[in-house]
Amino acid sequence: MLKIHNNLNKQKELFTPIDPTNVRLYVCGMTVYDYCHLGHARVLVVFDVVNRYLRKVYGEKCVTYVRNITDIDDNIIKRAKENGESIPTLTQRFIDEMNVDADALGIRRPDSEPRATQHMDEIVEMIQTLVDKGSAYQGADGGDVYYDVSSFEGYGKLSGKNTEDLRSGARVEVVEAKDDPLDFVLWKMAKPEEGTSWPSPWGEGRPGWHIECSAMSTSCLGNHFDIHGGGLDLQFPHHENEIAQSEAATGEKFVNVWMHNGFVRLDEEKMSKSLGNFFTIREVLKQYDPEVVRFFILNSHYRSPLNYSDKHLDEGKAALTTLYTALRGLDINDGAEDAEFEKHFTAAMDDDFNTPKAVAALFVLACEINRERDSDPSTASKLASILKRLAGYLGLLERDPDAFLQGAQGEAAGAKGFSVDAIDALIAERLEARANKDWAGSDRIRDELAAQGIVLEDGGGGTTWRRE
RNA sequence: GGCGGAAUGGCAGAAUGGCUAUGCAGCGGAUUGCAAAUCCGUGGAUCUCGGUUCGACUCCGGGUUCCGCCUCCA
Repeated sequence: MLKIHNNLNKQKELFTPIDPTNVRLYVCGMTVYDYCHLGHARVLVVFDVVNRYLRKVYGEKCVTYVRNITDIDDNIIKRAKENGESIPTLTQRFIDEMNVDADALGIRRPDSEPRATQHMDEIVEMIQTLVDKGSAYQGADGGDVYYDVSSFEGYGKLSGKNTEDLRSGARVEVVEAKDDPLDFVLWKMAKPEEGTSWPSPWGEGRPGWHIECSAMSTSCLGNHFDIHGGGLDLQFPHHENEIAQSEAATGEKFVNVWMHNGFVRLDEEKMSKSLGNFFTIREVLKQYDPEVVRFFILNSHYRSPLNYSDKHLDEGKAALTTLYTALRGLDINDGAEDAEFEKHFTAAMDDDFNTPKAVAALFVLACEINRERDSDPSTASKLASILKRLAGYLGLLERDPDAFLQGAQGEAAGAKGFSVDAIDALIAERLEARANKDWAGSDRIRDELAAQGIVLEDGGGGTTWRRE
């Protein structure tokens, strides 16, 4: 029985889908004006695993995963101007780049990726509904349209804030046109220099930050759906405001379960755009195999902070090498099952997607495979098949073991080193030296390969190699 | 200032009112021509001070330190 930590009440609770034949998941995706960084990688990977595991539990076709793209906002307008690039050119460029990174990380494509600019009708319609219901108003100066926070009783329930505290906080921007400093903008009037706008009953303009997610999620998944996810930094104000907008507009409960993943940190500090202390995904992929990055992310619980360092990535690589080594040389057949091993894995995943514990179960399985591999190859093969299948729910071990072990580790490594043919030739040469008990000659070849990062392993079935 | 989260062995990271994961690194052994890989074994931890309890790392209270949100952010 799957339990999920619901951030709405800060408790782990049994997950009960509204409709088990169509479990609906919405995740706040990217605002596309720059390359994705490791924080984005974490959201992508974490919710990719949620998506995969929900499909294991409820059925491959019984889950709808929506991850939006925000392709109009202040940062996009600003960046387009700086680059001397049109907004659509900029956003399409970074959507393409995002997909390059996501594909590299083995992220399964969501069922739908709605874009704000393609849902303007729904956005305007929702704002109109809010105005009609008295939850929103046009500013005193006849300009921007605001959401009236005081009209929504539950405001602050997700982020644990109360409106009194928020008002007394010094950080709320005071804008004359607002009735209340807490009110936030739904529709911004067009400014000529911004060069883009859409028509609305209040005049040409563009949506505020939060309304696009309310409009897109409800139009894609219905007024009331199961899970809404995103990074912890979206909890307030973004998700709080989404709840206020959606529930006021529809009159229904918006979302049952809120999930937020923790931050990626650098030197114990949040990795963020404003601090400028971030690594882009592609920077990291120059040095590390994408699956290593994925392993690193999944080796800690999604709600914990995740400290980035080369050392941790190196350890991830070593760990993944152990798992792939267990799989190497064994036949994989799809139907294999073993209730005991599967139970350990699913018990971990059922407990709020405890991926570190699930990964630990994979290592126990790998150990068992290595133990059986010589004495009972068919059992070893069966267990290897199970290992591969279970790891697949985490998006791990999906490649051929040799492709991982012998492949270039990170893009930069690809250019250097011996070709496979050269390696095979040297191994054959060494084999002959060994047959003649020419240990010095044999070791010379091994050292030569080691200098190129090639490690030889003399197993019972011959000599194998891998890149370090 | 308000609100919230966290502190586990050398490092990373789970779990649990008593049986104390897992990975990397270390140590001993098996295996190997020697290695590597693998297997077997092994040392080592629960920030601090109180309390509850037969028993707490786990529950409660005080303290310390760190982090986050309250402003754009995944």
